[in-house]
Amino acid sequence: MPGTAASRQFPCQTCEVRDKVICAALDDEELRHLSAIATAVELKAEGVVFHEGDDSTYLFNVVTGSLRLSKLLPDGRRQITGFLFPGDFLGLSIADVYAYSAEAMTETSLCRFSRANLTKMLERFPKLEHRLLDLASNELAQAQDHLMILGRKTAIERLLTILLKLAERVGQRDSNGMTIELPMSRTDLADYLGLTTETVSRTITRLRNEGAVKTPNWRTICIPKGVELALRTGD
Amino acid sequence: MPGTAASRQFPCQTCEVRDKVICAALDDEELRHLSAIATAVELKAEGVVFHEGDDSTYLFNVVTGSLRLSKLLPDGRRQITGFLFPGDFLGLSIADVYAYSAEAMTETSLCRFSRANLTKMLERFPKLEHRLLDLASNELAQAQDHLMILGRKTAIERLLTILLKLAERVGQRDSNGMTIELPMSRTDLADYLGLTTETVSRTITRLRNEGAVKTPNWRTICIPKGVELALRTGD
DNA sequence: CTTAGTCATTGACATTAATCAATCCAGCAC
DNA sequence: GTGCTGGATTGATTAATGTCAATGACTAAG
Repeated sequence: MPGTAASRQFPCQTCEVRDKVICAALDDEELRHLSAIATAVELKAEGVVFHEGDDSTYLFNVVTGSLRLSKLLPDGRRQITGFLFPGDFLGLSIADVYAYSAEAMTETSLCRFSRANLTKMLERFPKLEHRLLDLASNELAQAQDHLMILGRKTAIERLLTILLKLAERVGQRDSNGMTIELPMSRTDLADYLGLTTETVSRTITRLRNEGAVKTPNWRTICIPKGVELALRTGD
Repeated sequence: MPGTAASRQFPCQTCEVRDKVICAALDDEELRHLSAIATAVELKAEGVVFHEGDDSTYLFNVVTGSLRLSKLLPDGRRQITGFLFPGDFLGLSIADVYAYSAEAMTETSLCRFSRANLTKMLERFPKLEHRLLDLASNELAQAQDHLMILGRKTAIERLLTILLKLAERVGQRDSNGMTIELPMSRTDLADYLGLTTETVSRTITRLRNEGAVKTPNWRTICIPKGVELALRTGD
């Protein structure tokens, strides 16, 4: 019965990522408490969430859009440690400063919690802490795959690996195969893959020439059906 | 009063890593319960704890010794994702199979828990889950540093980075500086650093010629006091 | 419509690290 | 001690990727 106190909707109930991130661990009643400490944050493309070394005051759910996480060496060399999409969690860290920077690649909306408030919620709802541990384990497994990419794969293998991964996260499947709208620049790809933009560009050209991908424009990459299958089963 | 039930010692109380790993989160009384589900495991050098892809039935504390964690590509290329030492935790994973192999580099003793039993303990002692989350966050931060090594550092920077890190974990400080007894082979170092054994060897030779390290024998590396300081402040 | 700016692509060349092939050396069996 | 064995080291060469420079393509402003 809409309008009664018991059934009144609160923002989280209708959130796109209600059943993802940390919210998935809670029922509607519990979520109401989480909702009370959450703040919506909107970012334009290239907007900064936080910088490496900032006090880690907040944690975030990614609701819409896309982010890149990166670390810098003193001389400016950059390593992107991850790309984030709706349903990802941002800010897991025991340290009191962020170990990396987080920037929006496209228009992005986040759900923000103060560390202090979230810590209280964790004490109240152990399920929430359990969920965070799951998320952390996942991130760890992803990081290990990323280590394999950077340490032991060739340029072409690196590209194919991330294309397949992006296909899973942001790919649109149709009868011809998979279409990926890249939210990131060639430089971002390069800094994720441990390559230069030139090598990324040349490698994409090579994949196109070999018929492994089509590139209607530079943000869009299509992987034909047959190719995708061949790649997933290991060439 | 030794001998009374209340004061009788149980193994964990006198454990070398009592105040590390997950045990640090518990008081003596709670630790007694954890003790009840723990099994000691001894491994010789090169002994296998588990293989990538095995059912992830157990989790471990490292009590003494040293381990390497590694992943393989189908063609045999190997990436070592981490080295473990006393006080480290092994097996964090949400998946039902291990994402990497774990092997002893030296004689090693572990403290083993079945996942099922440990899960029960987590429900009983939320502190324990909190501790696991801290450990996972730490691992994540380490993995991100490792990504920077592999993606953006030169061979010589990679070597120096890991030498300093090993110095922190297994280094002996004396008046001349830091001495590191390497538990791993050149091949292990190479597979951690994303290089070949030849490049590792040549790079160590180069460091020796430049006076940055001394190598009394191939397992031992000394970093003179002045050099260590210079390195930590960033060359 | 033109122009400026940004990013992607391509080309020529340099460099780093990998590969392939000998030694070298310490530890161990005999 | 002598010879064997398995890393480690060194050398010569190659291949992959980086660097530097030019060109091309799209977008947005005027």
